[in-house]
Amino acid sequence: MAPNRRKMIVDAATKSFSLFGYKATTMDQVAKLANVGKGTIYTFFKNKEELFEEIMSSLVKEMIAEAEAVLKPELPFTENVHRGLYRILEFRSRHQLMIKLAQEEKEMGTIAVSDMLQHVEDEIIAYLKQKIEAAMAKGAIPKTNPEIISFLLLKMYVALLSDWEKKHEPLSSDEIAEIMKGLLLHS
Amino acid sequence: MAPNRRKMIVDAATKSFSLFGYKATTMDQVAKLANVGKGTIYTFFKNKEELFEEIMSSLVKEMIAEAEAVLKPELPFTENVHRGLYRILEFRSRHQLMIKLAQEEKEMGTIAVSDMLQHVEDEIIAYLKQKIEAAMAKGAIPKTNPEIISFLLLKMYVALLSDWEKKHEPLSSDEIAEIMKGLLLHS
DNA sequence: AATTGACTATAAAACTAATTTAGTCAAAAA
DNA sequence: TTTTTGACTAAATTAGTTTTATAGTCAATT
Repeated sequence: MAPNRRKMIVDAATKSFSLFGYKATTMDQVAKLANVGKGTIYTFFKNKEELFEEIMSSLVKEMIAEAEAVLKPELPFTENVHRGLYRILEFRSRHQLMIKLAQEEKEMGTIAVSDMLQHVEDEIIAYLKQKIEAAMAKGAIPKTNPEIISFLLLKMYVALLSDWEKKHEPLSSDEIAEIMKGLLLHS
Repeated sequence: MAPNRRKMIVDAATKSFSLFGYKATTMDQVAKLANVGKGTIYTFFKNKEELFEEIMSSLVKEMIAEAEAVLKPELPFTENVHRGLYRILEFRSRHQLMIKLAQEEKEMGTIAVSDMLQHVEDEIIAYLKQKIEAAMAKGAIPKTNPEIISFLLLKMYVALLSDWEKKHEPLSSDEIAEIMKGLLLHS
């Protein structure tokens, strides 16, 4: 077995970030976990932040793949929006690394973490926007500013899935679908 | 002129909270500004937090009065929702005390301030909810869970008025009205 | 040519001393 | 009497200092 050093490093860092957060993960720690000299890390990544970026970039890809997996072309567009967004936010709320980072942002306000979470959100909006533009081109939904609509849809889902839970009983996927349908269908 | 000590205290505290925030306002400072011995403050208010509560309670009343002032019974319900919420959030974003408290929450994370801002939000939602229940009773809008709808409407307006500005050009009242109308009228 | 870990400059944490502050209460004023 | 006051205290916060930990480097090693 030829040890793939790069992969060892990424796996070790992912595990450590998930367990201890970004700030509390040291490069010495990562090197030890990866069975690698610390200097080796710096032959693959310019610095700690770049290693973090690579890991989070994979995570976004994974998230989007999960969303894609639940889409069904034969369903109405709004139903697919619900399925995709629900899946993404559920992923976010169950994934150990995302949980830890959200906690770190709230409790310690680590700048690198805030920036990264903002970036993840931007990527989700960009993904949604692209889907919305396609639907508009097809005439499936009326033409309006797709960036604003994506932004607003994500905020609505975050409100119903995450924020609502802070003071009330959680809402099920069906309840959320029902609320969205009710809202979108009339004034 | 018989000096109304209670009012002097409340005015002084309001001014100091607006200028320096909750944490950085000392009771000695308030006493001095109000031309009153420190002990006098404690004959009217049990402690600093209760003084804060009285001031914020007035502010919420003022906010709701501003919203009421722009409502017109002859307009459709959704138009009035827009007018009221826009007014409340605009008030919030222009009022010195609210600006200072939002800044203090973000930068220092003062617990008493976080709790108070949450409370203000809850009061806005309660106000909206009552309007929505009335509209539902009249048959102006379909019957669904008024608490969730209020919560979601406020989140949507905050997203469009405050959050959007963080990365894009601000949206005008008319643009927001247009977006909401577009969203609410179809899928 | 690839890998390493001792090394360094810097940042964070721990500790301590000094200061500040919310709230009290005995005395003064009304 | 009743109301007002500010010196006082215990607790918390801040400022200053020392110690420790860490990101990133690089000469030596494999």
